Amino acid sequence: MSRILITSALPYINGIKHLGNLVGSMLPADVYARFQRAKGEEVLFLCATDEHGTPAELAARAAGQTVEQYCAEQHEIQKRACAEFALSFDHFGRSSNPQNERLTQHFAEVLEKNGLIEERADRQIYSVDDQRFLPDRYVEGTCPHCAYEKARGDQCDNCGRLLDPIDLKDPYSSISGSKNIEVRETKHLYLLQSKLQQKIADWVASKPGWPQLTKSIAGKWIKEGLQDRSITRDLYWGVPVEVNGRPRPGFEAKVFYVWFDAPIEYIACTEEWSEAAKGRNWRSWWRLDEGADDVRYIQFMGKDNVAFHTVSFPCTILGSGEPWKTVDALKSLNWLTWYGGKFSTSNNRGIFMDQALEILPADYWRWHLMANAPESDDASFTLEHFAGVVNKDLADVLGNFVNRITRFGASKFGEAVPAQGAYGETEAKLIADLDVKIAAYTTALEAMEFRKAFAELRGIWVAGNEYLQIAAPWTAFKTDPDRSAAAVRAGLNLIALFAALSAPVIPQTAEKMFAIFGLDPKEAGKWPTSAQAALDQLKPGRAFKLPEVLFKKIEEEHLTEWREKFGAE
RNA sequence: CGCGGGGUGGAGCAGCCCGGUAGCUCGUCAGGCUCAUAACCUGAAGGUCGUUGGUUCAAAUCCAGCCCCCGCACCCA
Repeated sequence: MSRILITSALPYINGIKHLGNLVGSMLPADVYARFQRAKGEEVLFLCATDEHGTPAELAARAAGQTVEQYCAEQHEIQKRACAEFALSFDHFGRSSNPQNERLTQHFAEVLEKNGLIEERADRQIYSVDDQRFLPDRYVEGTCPHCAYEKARGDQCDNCGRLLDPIDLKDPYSSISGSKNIEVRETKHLYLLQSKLQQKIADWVASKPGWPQLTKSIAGKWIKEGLQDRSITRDLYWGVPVEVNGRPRPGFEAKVFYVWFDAPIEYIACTEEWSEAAKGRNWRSWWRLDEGADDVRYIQFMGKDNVAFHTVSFPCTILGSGEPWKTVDALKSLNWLTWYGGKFSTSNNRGIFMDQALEILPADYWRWHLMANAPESDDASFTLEHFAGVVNKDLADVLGNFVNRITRFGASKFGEAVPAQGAYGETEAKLIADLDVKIAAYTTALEAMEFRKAFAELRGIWVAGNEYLQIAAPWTAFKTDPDRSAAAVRAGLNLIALFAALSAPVIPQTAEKMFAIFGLDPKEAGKWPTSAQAALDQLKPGRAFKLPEVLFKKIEEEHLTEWREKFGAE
């Protein structure tokens, strides 16, 4: 048994996440965590809300709440949505918790001690009426190039040019609309990443087996040369900038930049988890000098996050000079698009986690998202494709398999596993076939190649249907009831096998499948290694209950309704 | 302009890294079966792999140019 630390990229606090966010990090991480647990590994699976920054402040204001209230509320909402999606976090933390505050300040302190932090002066736009410095995109004005009147401080949407907000004519705050704008000088702390160039390059080079996407993104940043970056912001909501427990002079109204403290929450979250129960030691997961050297650490994230996890966060950790655990394997996913366009939280485009569950149970979504995960390229989510996949894979192939064999068995031999008959050549071929397929499936999951893995799993389900077609217990029953009974016994055992194999991706359904036989998911859910053993798992005579239909089909009328509801084109 | 990803039968993808006459799922058509959620099983039709040129006995797979799509780049997250 080994120890595996798994983290998912932290969902930002401003509102419930859409399906693209879900499949980008949290869901694949969950599938992988469940798989590793089933194999008997000691898994610590963590996630948290990323709460600091301007958007949280603005969203809170829009909601008429203090940012503390807003975040507390949104955290609970996201936590519940994740639970309903059966995301099996061992802990779901908050980047605004004191553990993270302490740790963030600790890292800043040691980085400064190591000569990697310095103060620099910047000129930024200040909105007097908003009483705040404005991030570039919150400043609008007239474009100095094309005279477009609603150019943003970062870029003009009309002529496409990149802008410096200081160059805008007649600038105003897009938060309040106020034109009372000044350019003020302000001090910030800079993390001298340029000094860590070699260290990071060596570190990345020491990581073999990173996926193509990951390597190319990290390689690009390193090749271009690491830039020093500002790690503080003029904001209220964040980790205060302190020195020796007191506000740093000149930084009283500043906090650490959200991207500096957010990844540190991976560690702080472990501390939160550790404090939540006795006998847990977070340091043994993170400190190489306190036992973490046997930990395998795997991070899941969308491609937008890769640079931060391969370069920025490692700068923080390696720059500290302290023996912290760094990531071993990193799975990055591309975007899921909504009919080819962007899922958008701000424009409310696409389907969000809570809405999805109002329509269908989690497993429908989990299966479709994982079996069609955006691994090699961006993938387009459409309701039509979703319906097709659900109907075919879940209802017709798996659901119908469970239904047909239980109903046939019950009608001919009663609601118990028949004892008569012996397995023969047909079963031997099935077992040989399954062994190959299970091995391929396991390998793909281990490699985090999810599309491939679930194509294999689907193939395993199909093998069940093929077997029934060949064994044809309904025909055999007329001439050789014992043969028929053996086939039913094999078919029923396949249900338990399929449940164990499917549990990482469709856990709620797997539980229903185990429940047919009154099996304990913990015990029966152990990762199958031998098809032979699996087909003898259910003892003859064991009672079973006729299950409800596992998956309902999505009808055209549902689609029509949902297209309307979600504004699908 | 720069960077990253992509362009393979009607749709969605794999193959390309380690070149040898194209694979999977859906859809379509035909057949089988009748236990089952009009489901399952089998078979068939359909592509020469964006484009131009090059390397090679041989290229979807290597090289060069071009075209098109998506994303990123500052900021935000």
